[in-house]
Amino acid sequence: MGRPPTNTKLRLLETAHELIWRNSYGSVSVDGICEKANVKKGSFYHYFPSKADLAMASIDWWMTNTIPFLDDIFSPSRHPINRFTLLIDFIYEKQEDMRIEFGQVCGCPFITIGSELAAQDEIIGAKISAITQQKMTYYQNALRDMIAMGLIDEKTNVELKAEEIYAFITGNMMLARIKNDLKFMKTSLKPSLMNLIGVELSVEDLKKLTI
Amino acid sequence: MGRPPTNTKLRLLETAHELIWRNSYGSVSVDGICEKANVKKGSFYHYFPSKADLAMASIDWWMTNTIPFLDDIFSPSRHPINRFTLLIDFIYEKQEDMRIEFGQVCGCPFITIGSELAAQDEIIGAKISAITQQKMTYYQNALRDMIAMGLIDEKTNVELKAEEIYAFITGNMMLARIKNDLKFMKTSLKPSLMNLIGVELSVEDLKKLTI
DNA sequence: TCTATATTTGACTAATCAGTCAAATATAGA
DNA sequence: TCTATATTTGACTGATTAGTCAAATATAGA
Repeated sequence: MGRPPTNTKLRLLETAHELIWRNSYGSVSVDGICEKANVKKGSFYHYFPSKADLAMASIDWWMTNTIPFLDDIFSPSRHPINRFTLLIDFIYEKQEDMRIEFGQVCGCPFITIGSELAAQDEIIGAKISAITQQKMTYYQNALRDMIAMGLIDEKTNVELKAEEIYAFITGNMMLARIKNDLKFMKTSLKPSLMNLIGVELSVEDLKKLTI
Repeated sequence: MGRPPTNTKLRLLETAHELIWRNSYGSVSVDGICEKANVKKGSFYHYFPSKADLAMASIDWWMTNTIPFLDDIFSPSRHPINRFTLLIDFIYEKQEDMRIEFGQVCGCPFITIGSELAAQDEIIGAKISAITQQKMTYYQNALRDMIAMGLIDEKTNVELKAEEIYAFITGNMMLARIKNDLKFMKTSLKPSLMNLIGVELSVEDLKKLTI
């Protein structure tokens, strides 16, 4: 009944996500998003009550898009060490793609917007915190499997270690964005992370595992 | 000769630093800075050619303020492990002070503004990268002393380890800001950092060292 | 073909934005 | 007291901002 739905809302979500990720929330205007998405301003406010609402929705949309990849990477059928090495590969490849396309290492979209807005808008702070927790749950799962397989110290505090891992990866992505440089992420992040986790396999063993 | 200098410029630097740190560059206006600093807009543009220039100058000003503290904390006269534990104490206390005063964990001012603006303004990206490098030099120094004292593996790659440390601390500060929560920083950051560095002292030994 | 409904449009507002400028003011040193 | 110089002021501009709204349009189903 009535006029059929279009992809306008989706175009706004995608465009907002890309522009905010590449630049910042504060530097992107509703007009700018509309122009790039080829949407008139009236349509924008037909779909979203405010710029902040769009940003929020675009975060949800991106996280929803990301979950299947995380489910795959952290599939219980994988060797738990492999889950982490695949995660780093996944992150690096996306960052490298964006660097090539936009000339800019963009870092983590959640953390970037979270850092910018958390102090002004506690709703967004809560949302990004929830995403953080969600990601750490994947890590905790892998860590428990690693303990069960005798790969790491059985006394490892899983919740704590997951938070360390998340902070470490996050810090690296942030620095990569600021420096606009993926060197560390490309060559060192994986072994450094393994060391942080406490895995005692040799580099050769790790290579065999990933292939 | 002529009218004597005032503290107007300093007031602008301080106010800009505080407002941008607590909120974000994009959400703070020149008018807002002027009002809080009790400076008329004409005076603002007498001292700074643009809002971006003020932000840049406030970063320099804050780093200049910070260096004496870092020189003290990383004094070669201190035990190198103590340098890192003091660093964490220093960071935590500042964050806790701000949380109490403003109701908000503010994280690292350099990283916050760097993350927001690096993609739009490569000059600021370069400046924050330089500050990053400067801080890592303190870490490298301490790590070399630790190797000399037999506290960590002599094969430790000092440049790499310093980058790991910086990313780890940075990531933690960022997450503390987003979550508006200092729990991890208060109770876990120090031992986690020691583990990352590869120090093999017991918790008891560490306690003795810090007191 | 008609109608209910969803979508799109473009002109609009009022506030805020960064930045300008000429004039006023204060004061140290001559 | 005079003068050179630095500082301060307040009114100003033009652009951009987020957000509004009534009217126009498109189409699926009756």
